[in-house]
Amino acid sequence: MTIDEQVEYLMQGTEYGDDALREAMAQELRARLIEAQGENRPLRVYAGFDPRTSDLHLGHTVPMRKLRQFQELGHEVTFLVGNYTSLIGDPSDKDRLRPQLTPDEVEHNARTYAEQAYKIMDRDKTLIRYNATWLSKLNFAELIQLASNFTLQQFVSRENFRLRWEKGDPIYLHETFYAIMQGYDAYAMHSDVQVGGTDQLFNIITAARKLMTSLGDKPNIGVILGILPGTDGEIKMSKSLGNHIPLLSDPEDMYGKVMSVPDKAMGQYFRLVTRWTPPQIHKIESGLSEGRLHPRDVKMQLAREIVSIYYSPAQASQAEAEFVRVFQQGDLPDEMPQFQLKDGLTVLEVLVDSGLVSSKSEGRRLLSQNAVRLDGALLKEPHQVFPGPGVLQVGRRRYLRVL
RNA sequence: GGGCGGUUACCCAAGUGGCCAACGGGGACUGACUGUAAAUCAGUUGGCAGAAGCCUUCGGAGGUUCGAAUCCUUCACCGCCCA
Repeated sequence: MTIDEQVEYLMQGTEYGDDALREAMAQELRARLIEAQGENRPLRVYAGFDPRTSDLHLGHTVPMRKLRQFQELGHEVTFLVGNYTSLIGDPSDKDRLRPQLTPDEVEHNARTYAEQAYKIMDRDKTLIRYNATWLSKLNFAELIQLASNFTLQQFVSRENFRLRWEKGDPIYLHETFYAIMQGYDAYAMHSDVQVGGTDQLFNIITAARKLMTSLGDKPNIGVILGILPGTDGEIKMSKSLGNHIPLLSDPEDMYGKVMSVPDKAMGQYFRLVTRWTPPQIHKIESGLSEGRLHPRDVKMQLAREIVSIYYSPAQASQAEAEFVRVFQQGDLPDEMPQFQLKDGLTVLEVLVDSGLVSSKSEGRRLLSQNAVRLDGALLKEPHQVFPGPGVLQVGRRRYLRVL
């Protein structure tokens, strides 16, 4: 790739909320790439990961994907575990205070986190570092020195702090240290590029650049990635919102979840969680806008791509075949939970005992809403003795094989 | 440290002695439609019960009352103002 193509590739999916800033970062990246090439060295690139959970979903992979792209272009990539910062809890993407983690939790999460990251990143080319290495050595005087680079106004004017300020919610003093620590990370590693989400904009662009400059380093370039919406297509993907696609979903489930993402969010998915390059994406999008491509088919291609990344192309094709059969042709899924029928159980009891519904009341409701079928035939009576073995379906997605 | 206010179901939020399992909105679920998309329409959304009805719930504990989410005491957490 030419330098310009590289810049386009690396800037794919970025979002600065400000064209001038985006342009400035692209220019700097370009200049830094040329400079590094001249010095015959790779760029030092990193992203910090907050090991607060070990149950990753697609949204977590967005910065990893970007790091992967840097690796492809031969740069030096560091997966920085924020084991020290996790003790604080980053306030960036929350409108409320986050709980602090114990060192043990952090350690455990970090390990499983990195392991899952290798589904995307190149294991052999990834450095793993822990920011406690240098942060734990800072003393109070040094911290004050670092802190003197910032004003309270800078923090208070940040959106997430401002919202809390205006709502009258508490903003703890220690939360402001997060940005400083992150800035110090960038300095400690002398990084050329730092990758992160838009929620990291302040930490990366303001805090890190300022700190690095004041400590005599060249400021890092921020590659700020857009937010991956969840399956609702509206809000950031997050487990607590229930709109996430877990990395540990099985292929069929993962495929189906991607298919349920609204059309309008597809573009973000192309750019943030596929291996596709700018020209490929451009081709798809022009096809869509000119009506040459059906959104459904494009989304199927997307789902296949995503499942291929975490499993294999063969498993992705299988998941797709299953999807077509079950949802487009109305057939039964291959695999479904089984339930051993016992004599005398009523319809309601089977629903509850098998775990298909969570309470008898819910079961009654569903029965009265015409949501329960056995081998396609509607069941309506809760206390009717269960007719016999067959495939029990509740709603559109819940299936059970009754034996 | 002082004064005032808040804590309601998954979330936001009404309710200030009986008509409250608790208004409304969001979300979720179901049905129709469909491309497991969007939009739209209708319904459901504590548990048990065929029904009448019963049970548990409104930050925790205790109390007043025939009767409390609503009143009192106390504890916890939070916010605002003053210092």
